[in-house]
Formats: sequence, structure tokens, C-alpha cells
Amino acid sequence: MRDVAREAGVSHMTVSRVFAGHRGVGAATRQRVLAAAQRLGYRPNTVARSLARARTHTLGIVMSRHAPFADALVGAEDEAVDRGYSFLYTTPNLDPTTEQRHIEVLLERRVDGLLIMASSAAHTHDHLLALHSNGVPLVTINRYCEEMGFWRLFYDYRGAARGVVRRWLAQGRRSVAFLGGSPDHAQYAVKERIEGYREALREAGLWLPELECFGGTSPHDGDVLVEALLERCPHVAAILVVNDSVAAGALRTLARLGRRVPEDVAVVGFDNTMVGPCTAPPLSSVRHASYEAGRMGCRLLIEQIERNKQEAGTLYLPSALMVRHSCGLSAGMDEEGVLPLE
Amino acid sequence: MRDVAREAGVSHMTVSRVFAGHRGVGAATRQRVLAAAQRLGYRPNTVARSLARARTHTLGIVMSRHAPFADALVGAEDEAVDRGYSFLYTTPNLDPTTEQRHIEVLLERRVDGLLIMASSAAHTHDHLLALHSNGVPLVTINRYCEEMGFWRLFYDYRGAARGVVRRWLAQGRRSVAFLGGSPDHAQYAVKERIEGYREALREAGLWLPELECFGGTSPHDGDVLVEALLERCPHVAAILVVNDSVAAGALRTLARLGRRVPEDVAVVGFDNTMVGPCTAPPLSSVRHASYEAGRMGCRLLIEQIERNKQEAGTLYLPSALMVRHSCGLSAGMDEEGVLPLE
DNA sequence: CTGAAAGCGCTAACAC
DNA sequence: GTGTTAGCGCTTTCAG
Repeated sequence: MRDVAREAGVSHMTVSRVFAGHRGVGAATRQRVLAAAQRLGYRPNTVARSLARARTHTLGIVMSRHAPFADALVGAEDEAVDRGYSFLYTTPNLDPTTEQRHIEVLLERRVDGLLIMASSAAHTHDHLLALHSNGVPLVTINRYCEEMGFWRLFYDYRGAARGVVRRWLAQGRRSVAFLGGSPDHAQYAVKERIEGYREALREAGLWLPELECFGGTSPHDGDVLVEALLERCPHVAAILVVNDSVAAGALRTLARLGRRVPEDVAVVGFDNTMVGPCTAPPLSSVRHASYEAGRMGCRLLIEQIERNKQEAGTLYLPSALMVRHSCGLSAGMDEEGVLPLE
Repeated sequence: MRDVAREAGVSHMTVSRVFAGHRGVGAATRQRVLAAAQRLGYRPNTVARSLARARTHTLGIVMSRHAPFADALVGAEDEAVDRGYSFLYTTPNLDPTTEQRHIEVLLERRVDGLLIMASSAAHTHDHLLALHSNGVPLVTINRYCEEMGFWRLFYDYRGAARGVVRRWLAQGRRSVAFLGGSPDHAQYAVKERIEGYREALREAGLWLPELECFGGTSPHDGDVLVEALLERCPHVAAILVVNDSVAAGALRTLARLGRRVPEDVAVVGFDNTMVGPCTAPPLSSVRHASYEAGRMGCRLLIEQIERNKQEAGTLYLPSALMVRHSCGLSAGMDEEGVLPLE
């Protein structure tokens, strides 16, 4: 910087002002500085700036090593870049100790805030509370912890499940089953899907234990479970499945057993993965607002950092149904086959 | 830090040495310092350290927004953490201008080196050469550029395709087709797969133009293409498919047309996505060494930074076949169904 | 609109 | 073993 100053015949302060975007530098001077910088191949040193300003314009992003967050990450980055932030990225394994250590590293690097995208597995949250109490700006996405004073965003798994089931019921499919997962599954995401399913059936007075067919989360589990389900409930009219993999297994077995989808039985999966278009018939699936979640989470975090906002709350981001052939639903969807839920 | 020094009754230098892990501090003093730090909730400031040392221990990681790199990212992080590095993460869109701007940001933040995980789409590479000439340590993964003096890692798409086809030929399947993609597809990955396929057929003298059935990359393309293929070559004995999605489409259409897989015709896809276990029959797929690529890329980068190594080269990381039911291959696989290729 | 002085929190180099 | 001094490259504050 001093070199640039000398080259341009000004003091280093003027150079500083030019690169900090401060107005209050003559246009001519500014040009000379820029030219000199260009000639010297000068690149401002963000590290020094961070030290002087005690603000790094860096966000720490902590993400579980779980695929469904890929889009959220992209959303977060888009927002961060727009606002002039970068981020330090880390994917600890899920045990709390590791997570804490990784966060510690981020704090030593003086990130301005933390965006935590958790898998929904069980966690300890005490250290998050501690961070928040210490004034570290913090936003979580899909972290199933209590309201503790920072923003929490969630995918609305429960509302989505409820929405799909309600639509089937409205269509006259009265026998709606749930396939895969289990109410005591470690992933809260799974529990929420089951809860939403139950709510919709109960409010219609149609809930029956034999309609719930719990088990694993793999395609092969889908094969096995759906066969068991058909034995118990031969007239099942629709099946909400815990995820796309299990749904794919169910579909192939339904085909083998001669059931027509969606005429005899409708099927919907979760997470709108690449499996959807691959099945026969193509599988409808619940798509979460992941990109938006990342983007919004990042935005709330930055606002908190910059305006020192203290307010916080909880946001449920609405999911939608990606309609393909398997669900037998189509009323209300847009040209791209997206059907809003709830 | 000065507070800690005062609290412990030593100079700030001693504190510095303790936290820098320098030996040459009395055990007793060290304890006092650590205790004082604990009491004060002191956390070393990496930003200041970076400024003083002119080394940030931060790597810039530039990744295309393409799924197949998720594992590579995890691998890179594992290596980075083991070596005491963090990383600044950025996913530019693919146009060269954006990429350059994102890299510029990383450089202003004084990353010690750059790990570039590219999608295999066409790129301009001039700016990479410029960076390398300016002494920026640099490693690329799947970036299809010339050898220009830095380490390049690649998934061995070509060798994998060749390997699968050779095995089929050895098994007596003489009519082996390729489905999907196209030799002039923007993604070099696609071209390489086709090249490998051709090499294996040509070396056996069995290459025939009608066996190549190019087109898109979606499941529906698979439906259409495989039907066309069967018309042209009713006796095709095996099909290498450009990716899992197209393969899934092909499988469902083969079933509809009454072909038995793998008895009549064997099928293999690429990328070992979650689609594999979902099809009927389950789809065998080529799995790339993505975790290893990330890990190794990161390692080479750090070595270059720390030992200032100048040597560089090109590494092709061997892929493997994840054997499921569709490929009709099993000789040589391990207990987990992994069959090394080449 | 521009410049001079002081300092962000740490480390390197040398002295004790 | 430990302390002293100077400085990393920038910004903030205040003076002109």
C-alpha cells in the first residue's frame, strides 16, 4: 500500500480511502491511485483490514455431512457474496465434541457469525446457547433445539406431510398409509413427517395403526415393507413414504405385484432427490425450500451482525410437492409441476 | 493477550510462545499462562497471527456447483483439518469471469493456496496459468486443462469405461453399446467415457457405429434411446450408460419390453449415485475416487505450500465398479461388491 | 479533501 | 527460559 502511495504521489491514507470505497477523495487523485495500484499489481490485504476493523466479513458455516444441504449451501453463498461476505466452511461429524472443536477454530479465526446447518440427528445444544450468551451472532437451519434467543429456520416437514395426506383425503382416498422410518428414529426429520401424517389422518378420524408400516430407509426396506403393508391392508389407496429411496423400492414391488400406480395406489416420497424421475412411474416427491433456507439464514445472520439486531424467532419454510406421475394429484400445480403445500 | 500476560505475571511474549506451541517455556510458567487464559476466556486471534506471519493457514476451495464433488469436499476437509488448515469456500458459476472474481476475493483474503474442483465443462484456463506464474500454490481436480506446471488430479473416467467393457468382452458379450451423452457434449467427463468405451471395443475389433446411441442425460432420454438401440441392434448384450439417470430410464424400458437384465443384456451406469439401489434390478455403477481425490488434492497443495515444492504432475485416480445386479459381472469383487477397474 | 500519528493482536529477532 | 523492540498492512481519529 505504501508503494502504491509513493507511486501515486499521495499518502497511504488516500490509498486506503480509495480501496475502502470512502467518498471524500478527489476524482483525479482516485484515478491516479487506481492506476498506480494497477501498475504495481496491488491487491488489498483483507487480513490487515480485518485486524484493524475487528470485523472479518467472514461467516462460519457449519454443516453436517448430509446431502440435502447442498442447495442450502449454494443459497447461503449467493447471499453472502451479494453482501460482501465470504465463508469459512466446516463439516464436523455429528458428535458434539467434534462440533465444538470445529466451532472453536472458526471463532479463533474471528468469524463475524455462525450459520449452522444441522442434520436433524440428536444433538447437544448447550454450547450453542453459550455462544449466543457470549454475543456470537448465530442462526440455525434444521437444528432441532429449543428456542434459545437466536433465529432458527426449519423445513416444514410436518406441514408437508399433512398437506399431501389432506389432499389425498379430499380426493376420496380414505386409506392412506405411511411407509418406512420410525417414530423413534434418531432423525427428527423422520419423526416430523410421521407426526404430520398422523395429524391429517386424525383430524379426519381415519387414523389406524395398521396403516403405519415402519422400518428402514433403504430401497430394499421399501420392497419388504410395502409387501407387508399390502397383506395387512389390501385396499390401501395411497402411501406417504419416508423418503425417495424407500418409495422407489415400494414402486418396483407394487409393479411386481400388479398394482397400478397411481390408479390403485398413489405414492409420494420426500426430499425430491434425483431418484424421482428415475422410477416407473416417475415418483412425486416433497421438495424442501433448501436454497431459500440457506439464503434467508445467511441474510438474517448478516442483519444481526450489521444492525446488531437482537430479535429472533422461528421460521418454517414451506415445502412443495414436485408432481410426477405417482401421486395422482394435480389440482393446483403450476406449469412446472410444483404444487404448494399448506 | 496482554491481559493474559498480566494475569499470569509474565510478558506477552511468553503467552505468545505458549499458544504458538513453541518449546522453550518452563512447564510451570506454561501452566500459569494456560490457567490465566482459561480464567479470562482468552482465545488466540488468528487474524493477527496471520498478519504477523504472512501465512493464513487457509486454503481457498473453488468448486463448481455440481453434486459429484460433495465427497471430494469432505475428503479435502478431513485432510485440511488434520494439517491445521481451514478453508474458504466458494462456488462460482462456471463462466470464467465469475470464477476469476471469486478467486480474486480469495486472494485478497490471502489464502495460502487454491484447490480447484471443477466441473468438467469447458473453461478458460489462462487465469490459472497466470496465478501459477505469480507463485500461487494451486491444485486442480477434474479440471480439463493442459499440463501447466501445477498438480492436476482426475477421475479416471476413460479407464473405467474401458475396464467395464473389457470385462464384458472377456465374458463373451460381443455386442456392447453406449447409451446417452454425446462425443461433443460440453462436459469432458462425458467425452472421456465415450473414448474409453471406444478404445476397448476397437482393441477387440468389435466397434460398430450403430452401437453408439447418443442423446441426452435424463431418465427419459434413457427410455427413448434404449428403445431406438434395440431396434437397431436387437441382440445387444450389454450397455454402458453415460450416467445413472439415463441407465434407470433404460432399465425400466428394458423391463417393459421384456428384456431380462442382466441375462439378455447387462447394464452399467456412472457415478454411483443413490439411484443405483433404487432400480429394478439394482443398477451397477462406476464409483469414482472422490473422497480420495479431495484428500490427496489437499495434501499435495499443503505440501507445495509448506515445502515450497515445485514439482508437479498429473494423477488419474482409479475408479471401481459398484456391483449390483444389473451388470452380470462379479469375478474379482470384494465382500462389499466393489470391483476394481484397470 | 488530504495527511500524520497511533494502534489492532500477534510474531521475529535479538537481548538478557 | 524470558523480556524488549519493532513491525505485519491496514483503519481510526484528529489536524490541517
